[in-house]
Parts: sequence; structure tokens; C-alpha cells
Amino acid sequence: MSSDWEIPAVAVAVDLVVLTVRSARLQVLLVERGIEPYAGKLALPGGFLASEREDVDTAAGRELAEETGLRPENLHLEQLRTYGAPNRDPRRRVIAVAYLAIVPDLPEPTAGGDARSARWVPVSQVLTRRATLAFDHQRILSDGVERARSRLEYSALATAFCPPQFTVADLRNVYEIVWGETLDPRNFHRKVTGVADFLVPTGGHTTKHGGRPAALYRRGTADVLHPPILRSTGGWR
Amino acid sequence: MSSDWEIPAVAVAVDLVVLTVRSARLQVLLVERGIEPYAGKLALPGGFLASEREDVDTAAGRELAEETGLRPENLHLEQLRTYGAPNRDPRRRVIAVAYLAIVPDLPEPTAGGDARSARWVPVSQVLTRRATLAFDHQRILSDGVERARSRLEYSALATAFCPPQFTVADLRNVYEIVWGETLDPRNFHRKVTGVADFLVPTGGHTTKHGGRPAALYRRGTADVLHPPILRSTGGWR
DNA sequence: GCAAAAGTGTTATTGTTACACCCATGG
DNA sequence: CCATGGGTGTAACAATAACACTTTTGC
Repeated sequence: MSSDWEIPAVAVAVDLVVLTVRSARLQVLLVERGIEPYAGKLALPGGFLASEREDVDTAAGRELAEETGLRPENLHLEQLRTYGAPNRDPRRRVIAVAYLAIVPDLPEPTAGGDARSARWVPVSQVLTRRATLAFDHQRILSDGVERARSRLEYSALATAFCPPQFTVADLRNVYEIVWGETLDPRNFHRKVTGVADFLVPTGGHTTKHGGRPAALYRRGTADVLHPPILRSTGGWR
Repeated sequence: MSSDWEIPAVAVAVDLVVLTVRSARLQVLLVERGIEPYAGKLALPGGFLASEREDVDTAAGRELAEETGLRPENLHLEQLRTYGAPNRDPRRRVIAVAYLAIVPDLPEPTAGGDARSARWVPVSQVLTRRATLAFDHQRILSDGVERARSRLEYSALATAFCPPQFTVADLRNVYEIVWGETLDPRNFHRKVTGVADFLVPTGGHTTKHGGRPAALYRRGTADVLHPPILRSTGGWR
């Protein structure tokens, strides 16, 4: 570190892995790039810091609002990882701070005032390379999905996929789709209702469906699940 | 995003939370700052990218080598989180990509060719505010310690605290000190030797001590622990 | 032999899994 | 009254925790 050494200045991008469960599939919000590099390719939504003084976490929240039109509601946003390889972007040195967002099934795919070409794409199509992404976004998405899968076990993250009021079956559906495995409805019911402060009964019940009405719940205050909801395959067991 | 908008350029720092177990305590490697801001204060070791083209992960490995003189050996290095508040550094806009490193008890505290004023400080002294750190390093350390604690449960991280050859008691010692709770030696022994590919017997045995010689092990190939080693307090249970 | 630490066996308890069974509604 | 999902009971099984007990060394 000599005294005449210039500290390198780099651009900071914020990229979002926004996941939801839609049409019985785990889907990710992607945009079609309009400009080079990778023009026409699908990419994670994101952008550069809006100003020299914008907080990075704040920038992530701003981008999410721009893309989805959502804000406080049922919304989970956490930092995922930072990607700092020197050649990620062919134009200039850019490091990307990636965030993982979980949202409920939105009424309109590309709502919000921005009207960019954002759309939901099944995660399986990307991970199996039937669709490929710009930059290192494939890797970022893959990291984000794995993070979401493991968070379902130990945290109350699954409720972020659900609307404000939901049934135990709705919640089980999230687990089954994100993990890609079926769970016993009886045991699942007992487990999740047994975790303290995970689910709060609202008193309401569903009325439609073919069978017995299901009790409605809203998310509780617990963020860590005491007896975790473990997946059989995957991590271990 | 108007076309005449200038993308903000920021400096990228790499900060290290280097942990070890020394003198029966969890300790962190800290440096005494020689220049403003926070001159004379303790801080996490770290620095800016060495060049416009240096990979961020590479920079973390380089800083670790500079500070400890270590390189490949028993060494764990993983990205922790990125800290991007606009006022972290009063001089200019700096975002810090923090890394967590775990090293075995080193023969010499401030070895290596750098000869900076690096030294080991018990983590408890910092977390209880008997010693305070520069910038937001207190928060970063706290996040790093929590990450290390939770990684002990599900990953083979604990072996990174140990020398190349170690006993089950050495390993248990790591868990007890990092978690701050005592564990039953008998059950611990059975558990860790029962996890597939966690520990590999070398055939050697200790010779000193007061009691029966202990078998020596080296780290196995497992990085995820199938039946996890759970702590009683803390997370849950 | 005695102290000290390593390591094994055994049992009570707890958590999980599998599945039989009852409940409440719409048609 | 039957199909359909919601929800409870229960027994077999697996993991864990507590602790008695045996092993192997140094002195």
C-alpha cells in the first residue's frame, strides 16, 4: 500500500432474485434486456445505485418496488451474496450485491408503474438451461433458490409466499413446490400448528372447495422455527 | 435511469473476521489503526482492492495471507455479508465485503512478513464493549460470530479451528468454547464419530495427558453434517 | 493401585412417520 | 349420502440425553 496508490473505484449493482409460487410452480421475476451487452437476453431485475449516497439495502428495496409495485405487505427481502469477479460485466468493473425477495402470488405479473418487460418464468426452465440468463445471473439464481429452500426448514420464510390470510394447505403447497417433494398433510398440519408463534388463527374459514372448510391463519411473530420442518431429501436425512 | 445519469463509483473494501480458539477462548484477529479516521482504534484487518481487476474473493484470500502468513493448510474462508451504508466511512463512499475466516491456533500471534500490529483479542471483550472497534466493525464481528456458531451445527467448520491432527476432545473443546456451553463427552464422541466422512482416523494416538491416549483424526471429506451437532440453547430446543 | 481421560452400553425420553379414523361441507 | 379435503389419535420407529461402566495410560 504505497502512498501514491489510487484506490480502485467500481460500480455497484443491486440484483434481485424475486421468487413466488405461481401456477403450482416456483417462478422467478426476470426482465428482458433492451441494451447491450446481452440485449434480448433474460436477466435478473436490478440496477446501479441511484446516487453516491444511496444505501445498498435501500437500493434493493427501491428496485423491488419499481419492479413489482409492492412495498411493505407480505414481503421478505434479505441480502444473498456479493459477486465480485472482474469480468462479470464486459463494459466496466461492476460488483453485484444480490438480494433474495419472496413475494406472494401477485394479481398482475407486470404491474407497477414501471411497465418494463418483467415477467415470471418457472425456475426449472432456467436451472435446466432451457432458458439462459445474462451475466452470472444463472449462478445467482441458483444460489438464491438454494437459500430459499434451506430457509424453509428453519425460518418462517414460507409465509412470505402466502397472502395475508392462508390455510395450512396453502402453506404446505409452498413447501411441496419449493422443495419438489410431497408431504403428509396430517403430519404437516400438526407440525406447523405446533410451532409456537408460527401461525395465528384468524377465526375465519374457507368456504369454497370440495371438502371441509379450512381454518385461516396469518403469519405469527416467530421467525425461527423451533422444531424445524425438515425436508427428507436434499440436505440430509 | 436517464441517459445522462452518471453511474456512481465507490471504493470496495474487504474486511476479515478471522476467528480462532486460543487460551480456551474464542479470539478474533484485530489491527490497531495507524491513520485517521479512528487512528489508534482496533479494527478488523482488511483493505481495498489491490487493482481495478482484482477479484473480490481473491482480495480476501490475499488479505488473509498478508495478515496471518497462512495460505492453503487448515483454512476456511467464506463470504459473510456486504455492508453498504453510505456513512460507514467518513472519508468517502466505501462498501465493505466482509469475509469469515477460521484458522487453527497459530504458533505466533503476529507472524508473517507484514509485521503490522495485528493481535488476537478475545471476542467477549469486544462484544461486551470492553473494547470497541472502528467503523461498523462491531456489527460485522457480531454477524461473523453468529455465522460461525450456527455453522458448527450443520457443517464441518469446527475442524478448521483444529490442527491437521486432532482428537475428539480437541474438537469438543472447539464446540464448547465457541458455543459457550458444556457438552457430554460420551455422547459427543459417539455423535461426531458417527457422522459419515466427518472424521478420518489416522491410526495415531496421543501420548501425553493424564489418562488413556486418544485416537487422532484428520478432517474428512464431509462438509455438511448429516445428523447435525445441535446446541441446546441459542437457536432452539 | 489410583487418578484421569477415552470410549462403550443401556435405558428413559422425545421426536418422527405412517396411517386409521373422524369432521364438516357442497353437491 | 357420498365425495372431498380438513383435522385428530395412535402405535412403531428413530434420534437424543443421561449416566453407569469399562479401557488404557502416567505416576
